[in-house]
Amino acid sequence: MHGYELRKELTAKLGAIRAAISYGSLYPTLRRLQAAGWITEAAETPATAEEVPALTSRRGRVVYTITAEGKERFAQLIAQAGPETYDDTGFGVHFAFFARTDQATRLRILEGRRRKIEERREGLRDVLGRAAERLDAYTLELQRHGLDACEREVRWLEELIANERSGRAPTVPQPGTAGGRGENDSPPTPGESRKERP
Amino acid sequence: MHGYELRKELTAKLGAIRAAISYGSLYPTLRRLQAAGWITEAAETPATAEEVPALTSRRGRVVYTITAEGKERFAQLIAQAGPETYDDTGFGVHFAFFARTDQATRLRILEGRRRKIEERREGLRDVLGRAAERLDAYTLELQRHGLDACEREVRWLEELIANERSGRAPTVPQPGTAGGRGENDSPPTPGESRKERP
DNA sequence: CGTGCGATGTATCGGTCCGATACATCGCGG
DNA sequence: CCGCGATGTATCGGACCGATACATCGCACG
Repeated sequence: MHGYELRKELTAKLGAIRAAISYGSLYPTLRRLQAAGWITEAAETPATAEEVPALTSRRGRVVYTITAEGKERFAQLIAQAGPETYDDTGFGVHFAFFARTDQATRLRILEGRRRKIEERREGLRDVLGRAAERLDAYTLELQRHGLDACEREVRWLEELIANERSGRAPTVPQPGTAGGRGENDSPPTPGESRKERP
Repeated sequence: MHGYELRKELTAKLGAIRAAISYGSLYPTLRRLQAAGWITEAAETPATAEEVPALTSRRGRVVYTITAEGKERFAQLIAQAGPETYDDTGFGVHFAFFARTDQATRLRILEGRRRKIEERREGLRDVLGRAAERLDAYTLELQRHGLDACEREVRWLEELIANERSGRAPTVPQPGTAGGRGENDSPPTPGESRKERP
């Protein structure tokens, strides 16, 4: 893909956890990845030579393609777990690429995330219990809302963990939007990749 | 207060919305505030002169005090609303200081935030509706979880808005932790400030 | 009785990311 | 035919984080 397209795809995929990636972050990152040998850059070729003659002055789009080393590095990255994997953004990114990993990794990350959220929850309970009279009503309401979000996420994580343990892919627990959608992607075997526009 | 204390206070007050402020951010900011004339710095005086004789080698704590211009600037800042006031962090900070503002400002900010979250919600619904078959089950689950959080926050904001409109301070909607706490801070008149340790 | 560790405290540095901005082309509708 | 919104690449200044360095204090445990 080229940069603009990449940004759109990532925005759609990660829209639930963060705002759009800025160009000031995207382009330097692409150059870093290229320097490391994980992607290659190439100016877009005008189709099969003369197919679109009028567009010779076409602005140079740069098309990025992942390399074999890049795929390997990517597999390493999404399989690795650690403190930064469990914070909001790190977890969200890992989760968005869960379909590219194995079940053991998914369970490890889900449980690490749960522990992290439980810690945050305890911190908030502490504040609400011990420092309650020192804080004003609005601040307390904020903490209560945050605490509620923590409890909710723990429950969500536990459902996901149970689903993983039972070998099922994530089902639809909430009475959400669409009713159907019975089938979901089975996790592809690690080496495989989907067809992409080059 | 001095820096370390300030960080602890802010961590307790803002714990629900963000991690602790880093020193790499805190100290430069304090210097900026000082340069702008909004706070003053002063080396801690050893109590009433000779009271603690053995501690002459005491490491220099720096005590920061807000100035009159600083208080004025602070009042301006928390009363101002705009796009950056409605994103996650900006809204959280404003909300944590709601007790220092007037009701009109609170309503303006709550409604701006609601509009922002409603936009995010629509974006997520779009993705879940239109791009559903292009995304894998985990990504969809992530969006669904984000959508749920949006809907929840909108409901929370609407309760708060209704409470403001009816003139009441925020009550305790959820069957939360402590039962009591009937009284809460009435918003202080704008010029007033609480007693603080100098 | 000493000693080491965790809490208290101030401070800097490298690196990453964001927001704003600049610039150029393409397709479409008024 | 022309202007505007979408597409597209790119840079710059500034803010912030994470790690780190360094120093002191109180207390618990050997």
